[in-house]
Amino acid sequence: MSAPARQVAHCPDDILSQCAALMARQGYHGTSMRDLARTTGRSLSGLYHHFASKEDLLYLINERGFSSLLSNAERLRDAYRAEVRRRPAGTSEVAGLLRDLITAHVDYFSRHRSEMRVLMLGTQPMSPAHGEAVRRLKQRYSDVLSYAVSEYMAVYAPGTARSEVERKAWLLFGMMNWVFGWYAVDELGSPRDLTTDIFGIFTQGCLASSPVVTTSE
Amino acid sequence: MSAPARQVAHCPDDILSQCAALMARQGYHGTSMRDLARTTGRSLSGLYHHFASKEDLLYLINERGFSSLLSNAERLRDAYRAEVRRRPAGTSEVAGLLRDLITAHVDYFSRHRSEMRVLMLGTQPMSPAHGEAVRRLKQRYSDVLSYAVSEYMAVYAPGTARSEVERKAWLLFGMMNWVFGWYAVDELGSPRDLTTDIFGIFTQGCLASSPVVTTSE
DNA sequence: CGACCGACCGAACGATCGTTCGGGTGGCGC
DNA sequence: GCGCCACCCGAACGATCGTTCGGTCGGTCG
Repeated sequence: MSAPARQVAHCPDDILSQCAALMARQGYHGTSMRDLARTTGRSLSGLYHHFASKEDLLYLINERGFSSLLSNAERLRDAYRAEVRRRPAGTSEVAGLLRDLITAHVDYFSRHRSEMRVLMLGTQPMSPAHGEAVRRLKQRYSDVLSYAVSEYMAVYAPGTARSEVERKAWLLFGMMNWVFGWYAVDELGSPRDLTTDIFGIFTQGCLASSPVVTTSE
Repeated sequence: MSAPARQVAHCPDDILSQCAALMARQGYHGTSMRDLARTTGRSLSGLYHHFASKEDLLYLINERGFSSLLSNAERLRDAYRAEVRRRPAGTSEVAGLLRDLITAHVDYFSRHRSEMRVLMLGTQPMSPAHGEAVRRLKQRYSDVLSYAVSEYMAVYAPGTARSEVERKAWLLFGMMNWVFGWYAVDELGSPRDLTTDIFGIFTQGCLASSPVVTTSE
């Protein structure tokens, strides 16, 4: 009999990354199953033994990517919390947490550029159930970053409004995610240079609550 | 006779923005000409009297959006140059230019969110000629921003390497463009708040050349 | 009035889309 | 030996895709 149902169990990582590489360049709707079959060296119907549908493939790429990012981030956050419990008055660790999170993000980004591009392109073509699952992972990840930012602000700029903290965390996300977004430019320096700049700009930039500015008119 | 050739001349702005709104949500390949015809209240073949092809529509959206952004930016840059010519030792105007550019970008972004989302989604589905034209506009726009950043760095952190300036300009782009990218969250504050934060973080953040950091390990 | 023109339409074209079906391997347990 | 199962294939399905064709309508100019 048939009854293929869902073989969501597990799909080889190399197939997933090959598909992601193609989708990163052409987009989800712009990439056909026949394209994917050709570049993975398989036949069209052979592909369907590794995932239930094209939409399922998109979900698997998203799920695996965000899970990796999230587990790294939560591990760093938990290490920070344990450290703080041991020495409650830590004012330097909080900057270290922020720096470690940025480093982990940029490193992962530079090593899985194609998958990351797929993650940014959006969740819309997914079923409500899959979309919700991915959205929850995104939320948890951005919560970790917001937490780190709020801890930093609590030390270096106490009394900052919650909304301002979230806005600044969002801008930090912007710097971290944009880099590999527009063109595929490799002339922007090493991931290490990038991390240094992002960390420096953000931490120093947040210290001045109201900008010391002159207006031109 | 037929001979429709290319009626690239001009297509009504309202049609373009309606199409952009749909493409912003579903992507280029995910939006069919029939979808576009339905939401613009026209018939399928009626649409083809306003642009030559679907790809041409994408080009028109890109061309019009980047041209608007670019003309605003170049106007601000030229005003700054004229000002500097009159009073050569201007150290405050350079920050003003940066602030004005950010303000213009965020304002335009918040007023044409759909079009901007289309602009970010990529140039790949376009013909070589159209792709080149759009890429040139993008380049000119990012050149203006890089120029402003390099002027700022020349005053406040002289001797900064060219590659570092470009990297920092890129990060500024990240903060400006990411905001409306992921979720459609309106709870991040007004465009004015956003501009203030971006300007503050960037200008203050660039002042410290090497980050004053402690490492956690 | 008749010629012309831009705006618009319904119907259809060939191509390509995601997916399914029936069958064919080769290896491992019994 | 036989049966099972993961893996893979060619061929086809209905649907939808971008685009084209021939024609209608309402105005405007001569």
